[in-house]
Amino acid sequence: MVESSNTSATRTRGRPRSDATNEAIVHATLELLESENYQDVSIDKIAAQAKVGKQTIYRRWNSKASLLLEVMTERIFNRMVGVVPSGDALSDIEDLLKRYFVQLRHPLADKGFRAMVAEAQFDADFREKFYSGFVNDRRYQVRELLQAGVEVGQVRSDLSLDLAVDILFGGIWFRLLSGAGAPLDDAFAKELVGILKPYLVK
Amino acid sequence: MVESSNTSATRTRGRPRSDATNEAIVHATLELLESENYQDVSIDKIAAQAKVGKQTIYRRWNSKASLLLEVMTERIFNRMVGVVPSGDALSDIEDLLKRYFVQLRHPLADKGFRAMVAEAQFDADFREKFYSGFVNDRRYQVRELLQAGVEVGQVRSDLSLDLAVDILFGGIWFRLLSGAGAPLDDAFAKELVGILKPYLVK
Amino acid sequence: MVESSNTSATRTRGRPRSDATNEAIVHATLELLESENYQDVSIDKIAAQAKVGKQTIYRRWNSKASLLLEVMTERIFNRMVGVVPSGDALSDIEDLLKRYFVQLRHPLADKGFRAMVAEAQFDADFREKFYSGFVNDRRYQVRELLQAGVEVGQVRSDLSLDLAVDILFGGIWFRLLSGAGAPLDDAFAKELVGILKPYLVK
Amino acid sequence: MVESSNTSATRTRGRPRSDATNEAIVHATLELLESENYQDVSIDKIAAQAKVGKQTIYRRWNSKASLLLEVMTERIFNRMVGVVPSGDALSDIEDLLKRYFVQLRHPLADKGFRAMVAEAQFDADFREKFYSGFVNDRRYQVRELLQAGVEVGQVRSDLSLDLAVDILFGGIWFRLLSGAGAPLDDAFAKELVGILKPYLVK
DNA sequence: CTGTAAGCGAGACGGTACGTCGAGTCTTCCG
DNA sequence: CGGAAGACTCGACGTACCGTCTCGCTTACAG
Repeated sequence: MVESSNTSATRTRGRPRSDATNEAIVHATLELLESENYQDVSIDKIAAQAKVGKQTIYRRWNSKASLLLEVMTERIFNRMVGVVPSGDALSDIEDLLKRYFVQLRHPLADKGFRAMVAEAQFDADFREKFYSGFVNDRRYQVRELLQAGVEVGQVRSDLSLDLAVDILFGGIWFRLLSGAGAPLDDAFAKELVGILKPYLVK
Repeated sequence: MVESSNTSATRTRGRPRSDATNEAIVHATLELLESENYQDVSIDKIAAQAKVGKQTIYRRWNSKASLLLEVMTERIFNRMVGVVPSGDALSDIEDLLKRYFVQLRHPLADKGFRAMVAEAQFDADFREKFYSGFVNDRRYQVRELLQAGVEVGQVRSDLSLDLAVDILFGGIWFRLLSGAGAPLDDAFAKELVGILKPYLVK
Repeated sequence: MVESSNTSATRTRGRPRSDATNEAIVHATLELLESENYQDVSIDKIAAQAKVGKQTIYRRWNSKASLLLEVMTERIFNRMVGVVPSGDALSDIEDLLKRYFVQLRHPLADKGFRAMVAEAQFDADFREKFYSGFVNDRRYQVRELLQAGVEVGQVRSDLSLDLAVDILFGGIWFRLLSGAGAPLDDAFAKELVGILKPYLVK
Repeated sequence: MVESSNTSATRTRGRPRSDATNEAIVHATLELLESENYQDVSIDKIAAQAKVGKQTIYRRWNSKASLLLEVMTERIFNRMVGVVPSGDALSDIEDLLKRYFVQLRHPLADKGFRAMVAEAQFDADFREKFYSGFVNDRRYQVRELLQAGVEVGQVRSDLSLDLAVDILFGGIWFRLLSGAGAPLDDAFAKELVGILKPYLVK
């Protein structure tokens, strides 16, 4: 489990965990991720780079994966982006995808994303956290937009919205993971929505 | 590169590599994969289990990942399944997906599949092999069916077939990787193909 | 340096150090020494056992070794034993050795003694304290008895008394350290003095 | 247990342990012992210095102590010294002690000796090996000389030879361990043997 | 039918990372 | 200021795995 100091507000006894130390670790991790592959970033290296004892890292995160997840969510995908529903659900979704893609074009984004997917395959705990948090947060956003579309009558109400969402994210993931370098650009967002459009709107 | 003994017909001098040894290694790998996570299956363990020297393994495969790929493709997804075009492309695709799903419900399939995806993130060589072989073989099959649909006038020719294929596989991957346990069953195959309805002429 | 609370009479400002705390630490140390080897007794464990902060220990002793030395000298070899000179120096020495041996048969004595010898090898500060205090106090007692023997004409005056003392303690140490379990009993005291007797008395 | 490659002549399977590697480890240990205290010589440092994997050290010795014992006995006290009995037991013993002292004045000897004594206090296995080997080998030599004296009628047969030996080694140990820097020189050898005068017949 | 190149089991090898532990110091809050 | 709690740095521990190397031995084709 991630036991980040900032989350556990109740512990009061003893010396509190230092936020500066947290920052040093996260920062060192980012620096190392820039210059090395994820698998080559070891806890030892992070500790050395951050001038921190290894124990200090293990006190906060129980694995490299947990640390990575926090680094990714807080630094690379640092804010949830969103769109205000305009009344045109499909257009909103296309906008949202475009915003996602901006983040995913961050130089560390795809390296980090792949690392998360890989870790998720190895570590059941991490998988749970990754999918129920990171992934679901984003799924939910899209689903809400679709739902709004249903409510204004733009989107058919007899469809599985979940499937539509899976399709969208599946398409993105496939591109991300295959490493083929196919770009996540505005055109792709348009295509994705385009292909779903006839399915959704009548 | 993998240089399996059976493929290299030109080497003649010296003692030939034993097929029985090959088999022992692959078999040991499968046995270990059943009882342990992929990351816990080490070459040392495989060698011990197969009563084989480590060198003997590295003579045949250049990494754990290569060995895995072969084990997966030859044992778990052991034959390419296919369908003969019936004239109804979407129905054919649905059939094909159902056949894929049969293989993917093999007890080692999803564990092995995840392992391959994870390895692909770490190892560029493996990624290349994995996507241009395993993945593309299957993509190609679906694409061909779609193309056949175009040729008989069932499927529209003004849309990107590649995108359609990505959508299908993306949906499947997403389900496989998320470990949510959402089943890859016939209903899902039907749903997926449903997405392609808009691709039909008229 | 050991700065036991009882010695520092001058510090007056702030909350005074608690004697009960001192006691708790020493007691916990003894308890742990009973059940574990010296090397397995860590300051962390002592602090936990005594329900005391580590700093509280380090405020009183500057190292594990210092704490050990005090525990040993104050609890195991808790009072200096002595004999009143009877006029027969050799008999007095034999008596003194017997009294030493009573202490050394304390269940923690040889474990503690070995620990001190070991620490003395590692830590120059401790070595100084150990030899100039614990060891020399006892050497001095024997030497005084010998000197008394010289003065009453029982012991030859042309001998190195230091050598005689070294021999006595050397014999004892050798037995203690070798862990052979050779007993430190009255018979051994008699033997030791017996072997020195012809050397000393004529 | 020490499982030095040179001793186990029977293992034939697999790649044999390299003598050069052994040598590199021992040499590195000696080098480090020169510049650092024993406690500061870690297996990590030895491995780094010897350009050897840690496992390679642990394959041969089960602890730092075992390695030390071998280094000490094979390099510092590298050959057992001895004397041929001349008929005068005490003179022979004095000669033998002088020879011991030559070895003990080796720059690493007392550092190494103390380290062995300290380790012996911590580790029962090591203690057993140390005393029944290193220590006893030397005790035995002295005892034999005394026994020879008994046989030629020079030494009294009604006294405990073991005690005499303990006395001699006790005196030496005490001087070695106390770190007082009292020299182990020829004069000391003469003094020690002087103690044994009462053992002479008549 | 014999030499020799390669395969083979076994296990040593240099490296690197792991996660834990201990020492001694520092920092909080509470009395 | 004392004290309990516990964070902090540093660095050692012993294990595991990777991919390579090196033994003695076996196998089967080539001359």
